[in-house]
Amino acid sequence: MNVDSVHRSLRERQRQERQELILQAAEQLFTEKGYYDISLDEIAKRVGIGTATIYSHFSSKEDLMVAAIFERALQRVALHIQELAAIQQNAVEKLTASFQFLISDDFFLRRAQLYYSLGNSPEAQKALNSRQSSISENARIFSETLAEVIEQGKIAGEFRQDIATSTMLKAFISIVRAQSVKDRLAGNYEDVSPAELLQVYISGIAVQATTTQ
Amino acid sequence: MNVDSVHRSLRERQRQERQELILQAAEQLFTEKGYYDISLDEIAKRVGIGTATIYSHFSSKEDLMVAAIFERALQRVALHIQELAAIQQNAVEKLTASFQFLISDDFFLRRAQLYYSLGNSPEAQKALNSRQSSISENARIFSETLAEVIEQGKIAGEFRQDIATSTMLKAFISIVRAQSVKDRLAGNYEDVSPAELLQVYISGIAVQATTTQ
Amino acid sequence: MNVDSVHRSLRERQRQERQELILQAAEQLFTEKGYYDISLDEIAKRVGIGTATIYSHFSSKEDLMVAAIFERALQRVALHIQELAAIQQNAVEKLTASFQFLISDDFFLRRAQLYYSLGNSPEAQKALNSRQSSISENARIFSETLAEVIEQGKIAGEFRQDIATSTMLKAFISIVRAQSVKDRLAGNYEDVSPAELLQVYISGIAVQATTTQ
Amino acid sequence: MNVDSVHRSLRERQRQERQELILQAAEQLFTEKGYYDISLDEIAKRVGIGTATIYSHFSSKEDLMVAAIFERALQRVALHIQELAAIQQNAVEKLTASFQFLISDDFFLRRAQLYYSLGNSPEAQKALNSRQSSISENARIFSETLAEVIEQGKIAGEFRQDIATSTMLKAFISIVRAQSVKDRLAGNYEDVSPAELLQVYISGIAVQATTTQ
DNA sequence: GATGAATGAGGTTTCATTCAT
DNA sequence: CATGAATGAAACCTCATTCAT
Repeated sequence: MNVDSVHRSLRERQRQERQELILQAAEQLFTEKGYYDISLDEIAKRVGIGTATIYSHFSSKEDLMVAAIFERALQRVALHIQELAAIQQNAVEKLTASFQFLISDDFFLRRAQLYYSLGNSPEAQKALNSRQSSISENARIFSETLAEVIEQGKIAGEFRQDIATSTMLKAFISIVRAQSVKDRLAGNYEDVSPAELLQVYISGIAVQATTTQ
Repeated sequence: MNVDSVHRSLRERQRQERQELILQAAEQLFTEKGYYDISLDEIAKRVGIGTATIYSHFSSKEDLMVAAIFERALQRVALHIQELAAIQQNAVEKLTASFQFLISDDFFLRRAQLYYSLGNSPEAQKALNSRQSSISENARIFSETLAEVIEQGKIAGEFRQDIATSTMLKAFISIVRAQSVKDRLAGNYEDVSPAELLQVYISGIAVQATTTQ
Repeated sequence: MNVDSVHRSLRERQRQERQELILQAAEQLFTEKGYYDISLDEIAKRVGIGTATIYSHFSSKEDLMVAAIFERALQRVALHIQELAAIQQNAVEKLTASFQFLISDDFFLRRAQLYYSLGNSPEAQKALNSRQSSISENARIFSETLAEVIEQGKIAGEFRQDIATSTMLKAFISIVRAQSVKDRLAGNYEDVSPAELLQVYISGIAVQATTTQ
Repeated sequence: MNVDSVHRSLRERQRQERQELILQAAEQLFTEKGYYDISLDEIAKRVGIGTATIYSHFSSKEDLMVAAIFERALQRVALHIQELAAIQQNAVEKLTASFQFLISDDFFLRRAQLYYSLGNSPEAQKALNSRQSSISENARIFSETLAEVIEQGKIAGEFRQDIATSTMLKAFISIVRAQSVKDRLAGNYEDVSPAELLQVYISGIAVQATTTQ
């Protein structure tokens, strides 16, 4: 390794660190105030860099948003779900642990709201697509990991076989969201026990034990 | 009815009609492109009026948004749910009919996304509050009607009694949303049968029949 | 007097009364908040009439302003100064009484500020000119009355003769203004006794008595 | 001095120069047409810059106004008055020189009018306060310097001791204004000799010599 | 004649993005 | 390479004035 490459790697590392700082600031400010209420100037000031510098790391505000909010968080979530699926014993326990993790992770807690604030404008779509490779890859890992858990549950006789795995997966994601995102519609019925909510789901997909009630 | 009141009602009616046009245009454009990507100029041009005219009907862009997107749609939803609850026979049928209606109504289909695009800015909150009376009233009707249906189901022995009504309600809303709002997370498992999704829910809350599998 | 003319005079009186209400509202609101911070809608609402009605009484906002603020108040001031000049005995007493009146009258107290807020725009000049006949007439009465008082004082030996009457008049007006209009420049020296201020002026124009100090 | 600081000072200087151009244009246009009749677009066009650039120098139109009209001019006035008070011999000469300067300086000649056009709106007050430190400081210097001159005049036996200094100061400022600001009220008596006007003031505050007339 | 509603014209302000340094 | 400053473009909003009723 010659002097040049040392310099380059030094620079490169500094650059990485700076990018990390930008992402963290963006993550916090976007989720705090919303995408449209935070300007790049504010983010740059928070990091302590010049506004133009952001553009040497991200191609646009939307790109930064997608990178900061989705790319990283989704990667974190996908990896953790994989770990949980490996550690836990049976399918119910795996889903339970996943549920517990997801409702406490701020990917669902705060980012879902921002996703919609991006809107359906062509620009937003373009920004999403440019980062798509990473995002869709992790989304794939996330959903496939859970789908596999469900499939295993079916094979093990834990879950019903007359309901499609995709349906069970979708229902699972939906209750995670229900628990994470506040919903004015629910009104006075807003506060629910996460455990109970999960129980509704598990009961809904579980093989019905012989019971009398 | 004297001349004055005729005049007044004529004017009043024209004004109402124009307001209706504004609301329709706003509804369409906001849901098409998103709140922040549509300017009042575009809405006015679509209606064929001056931009300033919008301000004689709505106090701000946010007020228009809330009125156009939430006030009307939520009222429509609340009323229809009430009707369905009155017509159908038992609780399962009532929830089934409600589910069918809700996943086909564009309140869930498109408006939920716009809600989040409003963000948490103080202005958005103020706009929501100024129309709050109508919105919260209809949200109350919506959630209470469904809660009553669930309660009746419990009494009739259709639903389990060891799960709180609020939990069941929240789970119900969540599957409606799951069916209505596209979710990139679900990835390849996106397409599900609404009936199956509902079945998961119903199974999850239903009293378990004595079965052997 | 036939029916028609009775009707006409009735209408005419109502019209006059309404105009009076407009002027009073404008007077109050303009002096309270300033010319540019009060809209015609606000004035109309205060009076309880339609906005367009104002235009059947005044040709423009500026015309209303000039009429409401200057025409009426200046007439009042001019008349009162004439009365005081007729009642009081000698020149010093006449100026003293005039001073007392002027510093308590809100023409100087509040309107002087509004005059400048009209600016030097061509429109403002035009508005002033259209009412000019009344305004300049009363300004003439005002200044000439005071000038005559000063002249009489000179003849009576009360005032110095080596100072031009116009100079004395201007100085008089200036101390009235000094007493009426708050001046940030004077800073901590703002609060002064009106009597003392007048005394400076009177001493400045009076024939110097033989004194030893 | 390294490269960085050279760069910074270069940029800094260019920025200063541009700000100076903005201030000059604002100063001229505001005094020409009035605060409300000049838009920032006009000022920017006059300078040859984009309208938004003004906002990188001043936080609002009102801030620019206060800075352009009051901050600079008042500083100039305060400093000059201090110099005159130091140079001239006795109190009468000091006041005379100050008077001569003030009636020729356009602070009184044109800016006093603009002050009132700002009105009493909360925004105007806020703008004034944000620059207050400089403005009130210079106003303090201005008034205290003149007050000291008067006090010295009293001690030296030039001025009467039975009139408060604050009264004398206020009267002084008032005749400066009288000479500087055109007043429609004075009508045909408008043109006066500055020297005579000053003489009225000086006579009014001077110790009366033993005279017979 | 009075009016409420409509609006053209224009204002201030913001901000993502670019560019000279 | 990083940057602070500049800015084009556009947004929201206001209001004096007009006009159909």
